[in-house]
Amino acid sequence: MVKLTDIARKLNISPSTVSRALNQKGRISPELRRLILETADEFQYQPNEYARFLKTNQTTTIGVILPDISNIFYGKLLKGIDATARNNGFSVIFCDSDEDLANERTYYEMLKSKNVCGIVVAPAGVSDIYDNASAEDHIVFVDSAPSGSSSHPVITIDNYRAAYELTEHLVSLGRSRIYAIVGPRCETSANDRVRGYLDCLAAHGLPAEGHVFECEHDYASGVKAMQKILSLHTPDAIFTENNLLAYGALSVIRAYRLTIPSDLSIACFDASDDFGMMSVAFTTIIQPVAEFGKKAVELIVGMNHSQDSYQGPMEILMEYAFIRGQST
Amino acid sequence: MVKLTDIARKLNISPSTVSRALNQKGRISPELRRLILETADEFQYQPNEYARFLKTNQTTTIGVILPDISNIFYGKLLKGIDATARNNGFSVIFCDSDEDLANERTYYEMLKSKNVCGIVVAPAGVSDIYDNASAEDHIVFVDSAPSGSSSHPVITIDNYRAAYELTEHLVSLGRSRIYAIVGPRCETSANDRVRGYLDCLAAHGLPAEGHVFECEHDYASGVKAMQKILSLHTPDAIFTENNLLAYGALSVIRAYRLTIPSDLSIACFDASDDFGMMSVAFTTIIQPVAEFGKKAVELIVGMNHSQDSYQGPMEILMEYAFIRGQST
DNA sequence: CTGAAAGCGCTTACAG
DNA sequence: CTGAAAGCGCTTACAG
Repeated sequence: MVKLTDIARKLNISPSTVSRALNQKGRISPELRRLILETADEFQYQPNEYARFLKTNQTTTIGVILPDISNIFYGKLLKGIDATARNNGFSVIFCDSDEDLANERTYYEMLKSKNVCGIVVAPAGVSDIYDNASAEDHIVFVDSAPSGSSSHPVITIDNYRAAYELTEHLVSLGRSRIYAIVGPRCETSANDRVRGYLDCLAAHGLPAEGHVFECEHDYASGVKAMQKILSLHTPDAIFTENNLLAYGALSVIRAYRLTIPSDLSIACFDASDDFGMMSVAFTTIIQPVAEFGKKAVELIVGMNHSQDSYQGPMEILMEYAFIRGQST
Repeated sequence: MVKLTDIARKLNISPSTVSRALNQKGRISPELRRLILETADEFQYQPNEYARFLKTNQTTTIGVILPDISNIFYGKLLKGIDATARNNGFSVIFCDSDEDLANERTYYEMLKSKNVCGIVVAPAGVSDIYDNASAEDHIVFVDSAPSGSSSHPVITIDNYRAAYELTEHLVSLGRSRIYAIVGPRCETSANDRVRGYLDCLAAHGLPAEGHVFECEHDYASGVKAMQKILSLHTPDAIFTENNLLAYGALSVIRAYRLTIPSDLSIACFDASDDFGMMSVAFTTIIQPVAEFGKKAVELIVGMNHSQDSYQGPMEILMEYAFIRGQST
């Protein structure tokens, strides 16, 4: 590795001058400057980030914590994060919390100890992990906040409105026994979706008592919840709060030999079907997840450029799409 | 951030001693050692990796370059990498090359300049990017090698045998007009698969001339290739080299209103269906992709622990699974 | 077994 | 506009 002093020695000048030329700081005669830049180029000089950090305490590394990278939803998110980071000269340290808050906490501590210049988190659930985080930690949440009153921005969609719209759609098709399978309501996004669903039912005078089945976010939970619903009730529509819950519910619906959508409609969030490979084309809300990633990185870049702490909105709502499929 | 000298001052000893105690190097009286570790714990001391690096030139960071993290295949790979890295105390710098060799090269240079302790690469294609890489760069390829003669280990399956087996299956069902849609044959894994396919046809005395349609790896390529095949021939079976090509081909098969598997069988690699959501249950070869990631990180950890350069095999073949679906 | 000192490759006041 | 010097937080020969 060629270093600063190598190019200083070659040019018979001091390392200080080379450093200033490279960092565009302080006054430098234009010719010298040009000469230094040329030589640096010729030598293929790459500043040693570790040494630089020791003085500046600044990195160009963004930390990312996601709950499950084998879920395509988060794959698209990471893709958006990575592309935007690259365009801004940042690199990405990736952490998969595996839906586990203990892992999430460990990763967060690790990222802090590495002095990353910002952290994008899709929380695995509700926690106090970030309660003592300061504004300088440059944390941005995506999809959901880890607790009700966050002092860090959250990038999401208007979950309340989207859920209302999805439910309204079911009602407009004449469905009246609409049951919901949702993730933990202590999570902000899940709760907003439940509220939208409930308010819509109420607005139409439809029953809602005991209609919400709360569970985890995964496939198996969808299976269990759907079994319970069918054993207790005779729904004519199902609302699920994410894609995996819908897939789990569907497997039970099939086992019961119910026909979609005639016997039962099903509508959900995030069930995109990029290659037309799904056996059911879901009516679904699609979140612009790559945009989430882009926006998150842009926020962090902005936080790093500005001296002041973040002044923007704490909730950043992106546009979603309502997709009418054949499941309703 | 509390630093080494803080705990040295607190204990009235020299930083050298603290460092030795923390790193288990050199002789230290057991009591002092215990005292130091306790104090470090109490202070929640985290060594500054940047300062440490400056002396040791060693990091605990693994670089990962994948072609497309929005493909679930690579999502599972990254998940395996991340979990194993975490278990070994390593962190992961993630890079999505977006199937672009120029990006891949840039990322590789970036990772080298960060002195990562190893790099896992699923190459975006054939390149000379790693031609001058030394054994100390600790590069491990996954899925495919970037060129024929690699001096770095490759983790994959026996692609030749898997392709042969898949083709043999089609033949055993009485199919004789079996066409193949494959990625660039200059890539080792694609080429091995084509060879397995061709050798199997030859072994059964079946025609193969002009039966191989070579294209890129993506969905659109699968569409185009399938259109071409159907415009020129009347296949009774299709072999595709990955999942996206199969999905693209399927969309054309449907447009032609052909029935699977009676009119046309289709078999492919990597079309896993974790949630039973696919409209076609493919007969497919499943690679143990999370295991790939685990193995890759283990290799890198081993390389870092050993003084000698890597002595193991340059091709590491993992077990695959043959899944009989309803597409054949 | 412990400490003083040098140095890793940068940056940045401080002089000039 | 340029240079000499100090220092970021560690580690590691070298003494003792």
